[in-house]
Amino acid sequence: MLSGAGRGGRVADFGGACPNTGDVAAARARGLRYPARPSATDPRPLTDLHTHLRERLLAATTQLGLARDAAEPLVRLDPPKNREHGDVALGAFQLAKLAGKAPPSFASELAAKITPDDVIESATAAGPFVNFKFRRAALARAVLTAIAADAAPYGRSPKNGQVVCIDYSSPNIAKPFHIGHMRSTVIGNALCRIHRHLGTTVHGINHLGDWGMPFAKMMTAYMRWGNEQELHRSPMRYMFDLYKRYGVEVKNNPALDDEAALHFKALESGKDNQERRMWQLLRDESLKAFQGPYSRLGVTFDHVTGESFFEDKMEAAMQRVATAGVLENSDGAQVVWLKELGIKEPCLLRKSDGTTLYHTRDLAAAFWREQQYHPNRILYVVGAEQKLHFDQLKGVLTKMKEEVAAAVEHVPFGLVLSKTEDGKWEKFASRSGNAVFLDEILDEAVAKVRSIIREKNPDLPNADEVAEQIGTSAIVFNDLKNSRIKDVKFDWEQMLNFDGETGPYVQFACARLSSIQRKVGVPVPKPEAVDFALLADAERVLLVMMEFGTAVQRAAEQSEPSIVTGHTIALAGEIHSYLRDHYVVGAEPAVRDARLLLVDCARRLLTTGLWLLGIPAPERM
RNA sequence: GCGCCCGUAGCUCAGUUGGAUAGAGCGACGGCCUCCGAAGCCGUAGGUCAGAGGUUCGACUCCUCUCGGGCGUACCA
Repeated sequence: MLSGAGRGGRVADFGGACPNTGDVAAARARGLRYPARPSATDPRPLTDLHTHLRERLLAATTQLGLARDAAEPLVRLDPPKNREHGDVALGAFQLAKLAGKAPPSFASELAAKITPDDVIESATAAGPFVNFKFRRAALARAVLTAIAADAAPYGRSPKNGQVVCIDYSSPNIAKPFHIGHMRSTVIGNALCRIHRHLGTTVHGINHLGDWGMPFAKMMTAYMRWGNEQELHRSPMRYMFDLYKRYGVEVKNNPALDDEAALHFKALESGKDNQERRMWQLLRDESLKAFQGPYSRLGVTFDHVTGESFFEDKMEAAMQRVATAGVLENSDGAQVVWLKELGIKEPCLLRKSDGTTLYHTRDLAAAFWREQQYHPNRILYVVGAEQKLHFDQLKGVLTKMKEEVAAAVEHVPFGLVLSKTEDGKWEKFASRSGNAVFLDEILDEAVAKVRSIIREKNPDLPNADEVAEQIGTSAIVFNDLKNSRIKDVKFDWEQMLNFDGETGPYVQFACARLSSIQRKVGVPVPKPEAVDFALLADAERVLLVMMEFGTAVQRAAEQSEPSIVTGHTIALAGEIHSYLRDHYVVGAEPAVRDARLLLVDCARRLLTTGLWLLGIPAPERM
């Protein structure tokens, strides 16, 4: 079969000697210019309420004899595991140690110092913990005023001076866009939006797999069996057939691979020859065909610089490697050995026939990105099976003492698995015919949504358009729901079940909130006009809202969109529960207005959360 | 062989970097639409956190080993 799949099949990540986490700190220790990104131990982004509480706590610890500098990093305010304990909790273990006291007694002393004020309602010691409650009115005011004003972290933060390159989607365009390509695409797309929300300058890059042996194999197949008429009739379908045929025939005729290698060498000669023209034709057709899935998924890129873009940049990159003195000959090939970095396999940069490889182009791309964008981080959203590739890429840059090495960061994700007849999970493989094209899946989901709409909301005016939105979102949401490192189990039944923690569930909450706003018949009040004390019963909703900023921040730090997904589910759940017993329409005016503001803010925050995931929030569904 | 990842309820997964009584959804069972959208809500059942050691005041979380499953392992990507 044809091997590899562009970055869509590019799946290695760093480990061993140069793990991704910590390399920024290591770079800083070495005096490199890449600033460390916020570390995991940095305090979470604080709301006004937290800042106030924090100040009160630091004043108290100072009174208790602790130096502010020493106490500050130990004052970590986390949501308690059990909401009954309070709004935020402080584990006093380390502070107590600093004070030389037992945690429980220190906690009581600390709690006693935090007397109530207009923000803090109570501080109570519970064993070694101190639990705090905010005044309900203050909680509501702080959260809702900020959301209504679209202030950070609920709205977009001002520019923070950071620059992040995100390499995502990056499919091998000589093959149809299938389910396996979707993960990198939607995860990368979400990460772009999340970083932008935080004020980072983002360069979203589609590093197309439009060069190298896979493309050469496609050319070989086309030259042998293809014809242009059929190609134009249905390009992707046709190329997929050629791809499959090559896979079958190469088993009996391994010389096909040699033929492909010759074609690649001819292509890479730079001459205007048959290969060049064919490459152009196949590339154009593939690229056109890829616009479909991208637009359906609402995915865009800032730069579409595929592997071929680096054709004329690889020689300079190789020179740079040679000049650094790390390039060696091995069996006629040019390689960089990385044993001292704990990587046994050498990084191949030039084959013995003189042609380049995936690594060569990635190296050239890293230099290009450094020079063009000056990124603090370069995220490669590529499957986990390519870990070694990125270990090596980073390793070569490290060995060359290139500063950009510190920025290189593989963001691996799990495989898409399909269920076999005997109930086991196995990798999707185009060759065994169990590949599912993205369009098929989206169509299936959209059709299901369309029938649900027919049943539940037959009068919906733009039903087809909404069905498309809800259906595609369901698939995207499902991919962003779990930690990205987990394999995705592709299961039709589960994929088309829209109950519970799903995209439609969150969208439904938005639609329901919109509906209430339409029905109540009065405009959303200004926060200044609202009596926030009337929202004491909405504490659960408000506390979840307050976590939004932390969720987005963590998602960016950990390159983990599922943290945002989880937050939207939690907020949708809380608002659904709240609405059961708290009516807006028909409530007395002051209560109605307060609840209306809450409803509006919930809708806005859910919409923002979905937007960060690349998912629309229709007003009706 | 070596390296890396994963293992939590029947199924699919959370568990905020070592803190309080391990939480959701699906599926199952039982309730709730003359009441702002039932794609919803409320409740019940369901756990040896793969196993064994270790570190710690405290371990699902960190370390070691074992057992399962997966991925990778120089002229593919």
